[in-house]
Amino acid sequence: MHFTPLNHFIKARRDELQISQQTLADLSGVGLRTLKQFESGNGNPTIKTITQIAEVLGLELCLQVKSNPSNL
Amino acid sequence: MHFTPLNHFIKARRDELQISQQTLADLSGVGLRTLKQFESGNGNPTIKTITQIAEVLGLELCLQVKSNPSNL
DNA sequence: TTCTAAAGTGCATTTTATCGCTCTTTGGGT
DNA sequence: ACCCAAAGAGCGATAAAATGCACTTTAGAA
Repeated sequence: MHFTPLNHFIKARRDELQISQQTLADLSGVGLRTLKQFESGNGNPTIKTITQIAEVLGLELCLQVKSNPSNL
Repeated sequence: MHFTPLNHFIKARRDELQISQQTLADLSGVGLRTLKQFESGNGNPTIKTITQIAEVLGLELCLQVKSNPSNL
């Protein structure tokens, strides 16, 4: 189920803030294993899990009207 | 676990498009029960589930740098 | 090269999401 | 009031996510 661009966004942000997976796991309350799986592209996390992670990184999960793919 | 504004967004969009939960469930491949739970605020769906639902509604799940809550 | 921290992965267990079925509730319409 | 369609919710079974532990791999520094 690794069709998610979300994990890249999360990883990029984490790198940007120079936080290790371990630290992010601790701060977010999400298990290290879960975070590793998500970032590495494996897994299908729940909203809660992603929200917890995003929170620490100053990010938020949202829905947008899909921009037409053929125009980008 | 109903701290998600996402369900309101989904429901609003569905109402907008005048699609019933049943139809949305059918089109998205997500179980009716799951959709009901999500929209009613109960539940903690996976990314996959939300993505499937969003897809049908022409929506996409994304991450954003959190806008400062105190300014809004 | 060696050492070390960070990242990725297999395995087993616990927890929980998904799902269908059934029933109740709610809201329009006639 | 009576219908009927849509939505919400309880129950129970199955599938899958979350988690910890231990091991491997990778990357950077000394």
